[in-house]
Amino acid sequence: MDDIPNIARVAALIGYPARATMLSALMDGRALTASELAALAGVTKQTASGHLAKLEEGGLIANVTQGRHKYFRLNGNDVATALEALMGVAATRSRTRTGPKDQTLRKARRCYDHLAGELGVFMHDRMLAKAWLTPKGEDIEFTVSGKSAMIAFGIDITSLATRRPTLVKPCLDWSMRRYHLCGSAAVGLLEQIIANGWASQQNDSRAITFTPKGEQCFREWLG
Amino acid sequence: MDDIPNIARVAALIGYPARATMLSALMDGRALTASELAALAGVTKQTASGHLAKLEEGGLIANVTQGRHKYFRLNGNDVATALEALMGVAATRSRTRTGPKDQTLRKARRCYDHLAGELGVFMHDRMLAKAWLTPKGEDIEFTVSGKSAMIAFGIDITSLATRRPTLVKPCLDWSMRRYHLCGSAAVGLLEQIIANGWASQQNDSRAITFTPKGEQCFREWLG
DNA sequence: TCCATAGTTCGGTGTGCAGCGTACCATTAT
DNA sequence: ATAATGGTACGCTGCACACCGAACTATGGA
Repeated sequence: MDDIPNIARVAALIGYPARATMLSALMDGRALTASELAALAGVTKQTASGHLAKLEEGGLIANVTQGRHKYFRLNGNDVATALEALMGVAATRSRTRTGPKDQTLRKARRCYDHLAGELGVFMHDRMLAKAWLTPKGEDIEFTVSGKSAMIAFGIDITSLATRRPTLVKPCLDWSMRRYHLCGSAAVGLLEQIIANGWASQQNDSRAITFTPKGEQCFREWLG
Repeated sequence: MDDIPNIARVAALIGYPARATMLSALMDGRALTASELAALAGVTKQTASGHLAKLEEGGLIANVTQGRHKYFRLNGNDVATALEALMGVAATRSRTRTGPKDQTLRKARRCYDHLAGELGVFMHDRMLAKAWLTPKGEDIEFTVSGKSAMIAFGIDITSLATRRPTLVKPCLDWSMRRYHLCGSAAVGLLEQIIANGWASQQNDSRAITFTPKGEQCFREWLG
């Protein structure tokens, strides 16, 4: 039963408004500085410093020090997955109706480093339907035509494959209850979507906002 | 940003040893009484009563009152999913090496109400390989031969389909990092496995222990 | 009817910990 | 040099809440 205290420890780290806010902010995949996180969470720098130290000791976040700045990021996709799972539970349990802000998050958002939400699920489904991806056991993998499509889209899939363990993998979406894509190729896809000017990300949110024209291009590309 | 307090609230409910122990105990899918949960968590009945009321108010558990007994169960598969995700994070972050108890859990255990662990993943993979299941978009579904196999195995798949929303669905396994099966058919499968005498469940653990012969039959059935 | 058991309510105690003020180091700018 | 900014260490205060003891209600059995 030694695993019980561990899960309690992890949950307790998340189970506090200030820390939960920080972690949620980091869900957008960017690395933020201690001061930024402090401002977001609405606490002083000292308090934030303490929280961040605890989160890091617990292995939930990691930091990169650059000069006098200390950038924090989520420590692994499994942390993001756990946070999304908790969001799913919280969302269905809360009586607060979905606001407008919630709507944009449902449509498209970052899940750590890849695209999630309605459009993320859409991309997943279409890439399977177009036979760019094919199921392989419990995972998925690129087909030959899928690899060509990635390269045509500007994603150097061969070099990506060597950099990170998983190229592409399904990831459960809390708002849709269906799968979207994660993995290094999914990271590249989101980067390219933004590079194309199809979408952009606000500074203070995980929401990915597609321009009308951008969404049209996106859907046509997958059409 | 109204979703932040919610996730913190849910996590805080889990983030306490007594409550985490109770929730973990309920992961085996059985409904337990307040006194049993109190004993498992190592607190008095009064304390447990308070915890259980909080968990219920938070929507994580639900109860069925039968006479003077009050049986508690997890309130939905998404709660189990979130708990598993937290276990995954906790497991990889903790320095404690996998003990013998851990080994049996890795081999086979209940995840809420269905089979998880090595053998659960094995069943998922084999049923796909045998073409009893086939991927359907992001989900999976039974093939004709799969349905026959289920009926032959003693699972009334047609009546199950009407009782619960999802018949069969992939569910991520924290120890294996791969998918096993959940859904009403998966519940039936585990029940039948136990009814066949292939495996049994200890009273105080989520572990499912297969008899040597039972495991052999299980593997042959899927062979 | 009386007793045993399951569970809850209430009041009180203790403690863990978030949050801040102050003071302090480290890095960059002037 | 001095100043400005990012981040940390320490001590303190206050509050939330876990936990228990005792008393209470409700169900079931003898």
